[in-house]
Amino acid sequence: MLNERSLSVTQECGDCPIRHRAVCARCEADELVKLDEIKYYRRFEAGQTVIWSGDRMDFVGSVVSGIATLTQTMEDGRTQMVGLLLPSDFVGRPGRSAAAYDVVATTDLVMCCFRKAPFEDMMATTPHIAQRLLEMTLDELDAAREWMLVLGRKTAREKIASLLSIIARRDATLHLQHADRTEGALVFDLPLTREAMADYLGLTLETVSRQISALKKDGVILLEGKRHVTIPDMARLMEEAGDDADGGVFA
Amino acid sequence: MLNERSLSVTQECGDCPIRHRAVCARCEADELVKLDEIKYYRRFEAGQTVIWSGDRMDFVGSVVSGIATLTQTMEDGRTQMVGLLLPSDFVGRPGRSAAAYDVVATTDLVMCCFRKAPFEDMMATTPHIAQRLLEMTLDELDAAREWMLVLGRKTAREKIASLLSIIARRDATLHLQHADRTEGALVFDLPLTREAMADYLGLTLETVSRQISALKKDGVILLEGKRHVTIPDMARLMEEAGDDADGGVFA
DNA sequence: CGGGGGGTTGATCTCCTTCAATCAACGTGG
DNA sequence: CCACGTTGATTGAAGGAGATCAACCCCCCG
Repeated sequence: MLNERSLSVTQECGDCPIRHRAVCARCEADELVKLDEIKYYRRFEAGQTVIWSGDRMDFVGSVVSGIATLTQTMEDGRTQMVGLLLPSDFVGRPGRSAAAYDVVATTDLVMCCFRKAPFEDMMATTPHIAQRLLEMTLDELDAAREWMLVLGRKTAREKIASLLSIIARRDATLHLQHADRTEGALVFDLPLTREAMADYLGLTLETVSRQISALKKDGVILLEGKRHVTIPDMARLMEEAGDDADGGVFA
Repeated sequence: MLNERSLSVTQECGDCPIRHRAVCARCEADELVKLDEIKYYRRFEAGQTVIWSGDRMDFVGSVVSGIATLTQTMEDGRTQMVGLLLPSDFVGRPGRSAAAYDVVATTDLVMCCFRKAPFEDMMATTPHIAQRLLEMTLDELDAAREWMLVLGRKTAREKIASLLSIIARRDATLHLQHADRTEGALVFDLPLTREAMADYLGLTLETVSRQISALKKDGVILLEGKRHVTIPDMARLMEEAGDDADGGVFA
């Protein structure tokens, strides 16, 4: 019956919520038809592992809904998150047969998948796909480099503020339909546990907890429960993050 | 007369040392001819800034020889290196008009450049270029993610060992002609100052200095002068880096 | 000889980790 | 309905890895 539900989620590309942001964004109608033929949906429950690093990976795909993480682990168990996958983000690398990272669903997750071989064939014949994938990869590279600054040079407080501002911004662009802007204030739910945040930021979960409490005490953020965040003043948060407060996204 | 020398360095693509690794690697003879027409060489001296973050950037290009760094700087002066550009690496992002990072030549540098507009035209008509650029970008993304683990989770000693092993490996693949393998031992010159290493690793230069001394004292590396490094046992170094010693490059 | 860039080393300090106790929310079975 | 375990989170106390501040060295070059 999970399959039953998964059928109900299957849909025409035309109705797809990530139609204009995913790897297929640039495709024409006829190209979409071809993609439609080789695509299939997969669903994962919160906490489930999509794939383990090193495992054979014979598909690629896009996150349709939900959130997943990309993490690396050292032998002694230290882990570092290296990517946060939101709807429209791409998973997998054409031309590589084994997964490079652990991919874990942090919420219930729906992915639109393609077997690797047919997808690579399509890439070869459909420049629109390769073009879009290049663009997305360049964006990810920029994000990764931004994150290198966070990891290498920012204090714990700045790291938390950076993460919050990134989530807030991504969230805001992702669904402007939500009335989650109460006169300038940004409101959202943290999609990550304290531990996941720590893995993202290269901190311990205790430090994450402490710094969130501190930001709350200082009025930089408001907390309802453990996950529901309100940011009364985005510029203030960006200052705390050590970023230029002018909202400049082009680093 | 710097121009004189720069002419002497200008060459046919066929003779180019990075012909098979750069963005043009996949190009056919006729495609190379077209690239040849729009390319031009630029030389920079050690220490010179190629471009400042935020500056208008109307070219893209490849490093032909020498080494450059990509760095990000916060308002208060903290800096983080986010890329180390070796021969064949690509600089600039098609579709973006301003530089995202500071690019600085750390040694004398020769770049093979293309004005952005003609290059983008060629990308649109020459799939081989876009294909190769995608591949290179995916490789850089992997490298960036590897580095996120280093920055976020490794100790100072592990960071130094990681950097040394990366340089050693890159160096080894770059010029196998050099007889710089004395029966299993790797030998190379550090292309970076202690300060640049610190910027790469998210450390202070003092810590870099101390950890290098420590690795030397423990026999993990041998030092002649301040820059000339010998690695008697690569597996040992990889252990110190916290990596699996099996030389596994596919993370 | 003086000066400056790059590098090393020492002493102290501090921010974050580590270890540990506690708590709230939730589910489960007796 | 309550005892119990679990999971995620908060908070406290203590320790340590790396930052900071500072002195000094080496070598090259004018």
